[in-house]
Amino acid sequence: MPKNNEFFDEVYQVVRLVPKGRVTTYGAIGKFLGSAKSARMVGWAMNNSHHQLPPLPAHRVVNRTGVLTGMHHFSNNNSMAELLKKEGIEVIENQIVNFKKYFWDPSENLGLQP
DNA sequence: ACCATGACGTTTC
DNA sequence: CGAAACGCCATGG
Repeated sequence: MPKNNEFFDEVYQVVRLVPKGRVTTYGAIGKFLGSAKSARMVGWAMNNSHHQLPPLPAHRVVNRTGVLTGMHHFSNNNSMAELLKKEGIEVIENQIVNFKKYFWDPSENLGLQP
């Protein structure tokens, strides 16, 4: 059983703060938490996110290339891409189009929030 | 205690 | 420019 460190909670918080129609990356979250080198831990935390209530919008979290690498961890593989499309994000073959445009950086938004 | 794996990212060849 | 290797940290066998 994984330890419930605040690291996990922070990850979940950031993911929940991602606005609709936006996406963030594991690296960005890790960097925001101060563990930029440990992007893997963010992904690992997300794997544990299945325990969290309510279910996290994990479909808004992708890798730095904008590929829906985590879709295999969803109940239904299509749900992740479908949810993103539903929010106005164009997704083709698990690849977000104009990913940079939809990218939402917590450090820029939470840190410089007016 | 060691090796292998992972929803990643950066650097090197 | 594309592929491979390395680094990071934690978990499981």
